[in-house]
Amino acid sequence: MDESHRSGCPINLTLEILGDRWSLIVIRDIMFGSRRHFRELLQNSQEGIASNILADRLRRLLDKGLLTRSDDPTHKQKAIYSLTEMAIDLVPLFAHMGAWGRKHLPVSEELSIRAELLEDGGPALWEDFMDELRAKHLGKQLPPGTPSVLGRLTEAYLDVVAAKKKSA
Amino acid sequence: MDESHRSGCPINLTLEILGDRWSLIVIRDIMFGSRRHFRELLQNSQEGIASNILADRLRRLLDKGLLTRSDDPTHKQKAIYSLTEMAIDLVPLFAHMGAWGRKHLPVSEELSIRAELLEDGGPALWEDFMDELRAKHLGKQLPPGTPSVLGRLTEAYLDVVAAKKKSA
DNA sequence: ATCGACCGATGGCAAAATGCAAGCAGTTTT
DNA sequence: AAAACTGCTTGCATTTTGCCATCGGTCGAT
Repeated sequence: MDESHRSGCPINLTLEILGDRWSLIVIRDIMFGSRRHFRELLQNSQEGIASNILADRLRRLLDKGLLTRSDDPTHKQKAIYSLTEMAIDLVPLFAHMGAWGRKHLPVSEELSIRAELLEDGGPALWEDFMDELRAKHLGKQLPPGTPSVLGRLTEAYLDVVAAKKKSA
Repeated sequence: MDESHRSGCPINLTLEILGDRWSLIVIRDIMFGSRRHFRELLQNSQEGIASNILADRLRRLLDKGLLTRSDDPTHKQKAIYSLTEMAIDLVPLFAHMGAWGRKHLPVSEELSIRAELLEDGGPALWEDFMDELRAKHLGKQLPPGTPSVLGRLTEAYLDVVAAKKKSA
C-alpha cells in the first residue's frame, strides 16, 4: 500500500496519483457524466478508453481512496463506483483545468459549455455542485428543493448540441 | 504540429499536454524554483528527473507553447528557458493542486509550506505572483518597490528547513 | 595552449505502460 | 433456449520510461 515517493512535495504527490492521461478522465466521467458502471464508462467514453486501462485505473483509484465500489442490488454482477470526498474535492481543480483549456486550447464548443458555466459560477457554484455530489455519492442529505447544478450544466450542453444539429 | 486529439473536451485537451508525471514538475521548478537552465533543472531536481526525459519534456513544452528558449549572452552553450503567459496561467492550478495534496496526501512539512502560503493568499496573491512571473519571464515592468511573493515563499521555506535542522 | 569543469543534450538498452482485439464465466432478459 | 449484458482478463505489439554512459563544443584558470 505504502509505496516509496519521489518527494513529499504536494504537487509531486498529486501527480503521482493523477499524473497520467486517464485517471482524471475516469473521474470526470463519473463526476460530470454520472457514469457509475464499468460498461457505461467504457462505452460512453468520448476518448475511447480501453477496457484493460479502465480496469487498471478503477483499481488504482479505489486503492488510492478516490473511489469506492459497491454491489448493485438490481444485478448480481453490476458494480457501482462512487466518488469519495477526496475525489469530490477535485471539483475546483477541474474548474481551473477547464478554464485553462478553454483559454489556451482548441476546445469544441459543445464540450466546453459546461466548463464555461462552471468557471463563471465560481467557488460558490463549485460548493453547490460538491454538495450535490456528496448527496449522490456519499448519501448525504440535501435541503429539499435544491436546484441541480449538474442538471443545469447538462441542459446547457444539450442545448448547444441541439443548436449545432439544427444549424448543420 | 497539429496532432489528432482524443476529444475537444477542455479537461481532455489539458491532460493531453500536462497529463504525465513530469511536465508539471518541470514547470513547477522553473516557476517556483527559478531554474532557468537545463543543468539546474536536472541537478536540483527533488524527484530526480532523467536527462533524456527532461530534454523531451522541454522540447514538448516548447512545442506546445508553454515555454520559450533563448540564448544566454554570457555563455554560448547556455539556454534560458522562460515561461509563457500560457504557463503563467497555471498558477491557480498549482495552488489548487498543492491544496489538494496537502489535504489528502502525506506531504512533507518543508515542501508544503509554500503551497500553504499560496493557498492562504488566495486569488489576490496568485495575481501578484503571476505579475512577478511576467516581469521575470516576459520582461514586463513591475511597479518599483513591489514586494516579491516568491521571496516570501522561499523565505518561509528556508525558515522551516532551518527549524527542522535545529530540532534534529 | 592546455586542462578540467561545465554546457545542453543523445544513444543504448531493459523494464514498464499503453493500446487493441478477442474472449470469459456468470446473470439477466427475451 | 437463445441472446444480450455484466465486469472484467489475456495475449501481443507498440510506445514510453528510466538508468547510465557519453558526446562535441565552450569556458575559466593556469
